[in-house]
Amino acid sequence: MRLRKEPDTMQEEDILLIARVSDALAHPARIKIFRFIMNANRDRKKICNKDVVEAFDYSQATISQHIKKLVTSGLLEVQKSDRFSYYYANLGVLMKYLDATKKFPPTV
Amino acid sequence: MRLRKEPDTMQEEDILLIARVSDALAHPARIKIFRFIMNANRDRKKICNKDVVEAFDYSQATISQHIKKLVTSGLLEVQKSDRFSYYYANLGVLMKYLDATKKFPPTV
DNA sequence: TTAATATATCGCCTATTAACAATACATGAG
DNA sequence: CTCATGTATTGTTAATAGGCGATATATTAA
Repeated sequence: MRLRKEPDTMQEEDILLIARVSDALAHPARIKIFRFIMNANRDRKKICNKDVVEAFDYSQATISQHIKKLVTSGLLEVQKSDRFSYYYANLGVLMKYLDATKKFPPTV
Repeated sequence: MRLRKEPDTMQEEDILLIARVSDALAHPARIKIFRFIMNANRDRKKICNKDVVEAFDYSQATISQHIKKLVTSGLLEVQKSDRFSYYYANLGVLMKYLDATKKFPPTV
């Protein structure tokens, strides 16, 4: 495998980010919910809680809890409008997470 | 940000891998322990439980538990020899995890 | 054989997770 | 205003996480 040639630059900040986002992604349902919302955003579709409940086989309460965890991690954002909560994937947080994990492979 | 141009190829297998490894990386101590062992491997140093205990401010029992979780996820492997348990980072699992997470960004 | 060392596991505690039904809380519709 | 609807929260239960001291187990050293 290829190893990084740059110096080891993973900082405490990176470690905390990885831990926080990993905690949010540690359940298959949350990975799927996050991707469902992210892909809907790409198609310019607004996604509310009800849409997610209908797309997955979990109760409304459970979906709300999973989404809450995704919001806490920063991966999702909420915008309340009308009587709905619309969710949006925060691609910046996703990218920071992916960049941080790139620093895992050991330097040579 | 740049988006992937390839079709969406994240499969159930990828999702389960990400969930499993993310669960292992969901605690800062485990990220640090994993990196400690991975970097020692790079320097051809053998790392046993005691080495990890001395490097971090946790009890031997707690370190053993964290390492157990890393082993369960596949990120670490154990080789028992003498009266020691030597740990090795499984870079293949790490790479598979990093490859799977690359499939997160939505296709365009 | 006995003592020392290394590691895993047990027991205990507290906190959190995960799931759900039920309820509370908004806010828009009639 | 009242009702219906969407969403968040509460309460419950079972399971898991996270920490540690103590113990069990295994193996090496003396």
